[in-house]
Amino acid sequence: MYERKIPPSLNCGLDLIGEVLYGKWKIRLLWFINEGNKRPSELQRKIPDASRRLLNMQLNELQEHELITKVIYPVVPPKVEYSLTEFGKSLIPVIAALGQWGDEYQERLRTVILERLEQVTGQ
Amino acid sequence: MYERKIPPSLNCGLDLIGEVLYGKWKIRLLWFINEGNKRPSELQRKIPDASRRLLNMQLNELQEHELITKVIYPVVPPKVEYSLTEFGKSLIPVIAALGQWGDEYQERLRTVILERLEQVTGQ
DNA sequence: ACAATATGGGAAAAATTTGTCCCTATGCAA
DNA sequence: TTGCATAGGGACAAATTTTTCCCATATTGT
Repeated sequence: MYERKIPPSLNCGLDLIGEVLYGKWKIRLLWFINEGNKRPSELQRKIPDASRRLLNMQLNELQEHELITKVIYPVVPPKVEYSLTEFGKSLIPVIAALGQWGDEYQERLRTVILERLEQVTGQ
Repeated sequence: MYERKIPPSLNCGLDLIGEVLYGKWKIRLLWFINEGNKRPSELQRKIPDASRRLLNMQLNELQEHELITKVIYPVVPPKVEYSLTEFGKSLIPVIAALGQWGDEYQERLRTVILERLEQVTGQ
């Protein structure tokens, strides 16, 4: 695990939520777990763009931040299930608000994002 | 400006909002601009941890994503003002929801974040 | 025997983001 | 004339995040 050289700022609510939600796939992990996709392999199938390694790392962090719990069944081949904690569930409406805004403006968003990319890339 | 080698995924609303909000200070920039802090120097004073350079870069991106507009007054010394577009204003309630959750659970958040840090750092 | 399943972590490389340093411009104040 | 305020960008360095590759476990099916 990478050890930060620069400490995070934890002043306001935005800093704090940022600290637990920042990470390429964390929001989606919470979302899919909430939808009932509990096993690591299911989550990996849901998020094929993510590397397996990173999903594991972010699941560990979510767990350390007490947003999810992990149950390991002592069977072979191994079976693992993640679930939201109550704390994690309290985040779902917030994530829903993010997704809703993104859905509502998806056309416009796609346009401005792609336009900027073209500008930077040079078409 | 850095040119991505790996294209972003723009599948769902969460991808899309992530694309425009990701960046260390973007959310705070939107927030402070909404509160009436329009000039770059004001914003820099509000966010002293951020480097001047990065604030400029992120303001540029917010502008390219049409969340803010920039007015340059042709005076000396230069004067610049940023404002939220209507599109940008529509994001404010979403950001408020994030901040609200962070405020509501700030004690618990501070605890779990610091505990994890100690674990990683080794006290 | 060998491959497939399911889960997870170490090590190092690659990608990306953020910070630092320096340079530009102009008018005003000490 | 030197220094401050205001604003912004290039070049490069440092920090951080993410990916890739490989190894390990133990059972079931071929």
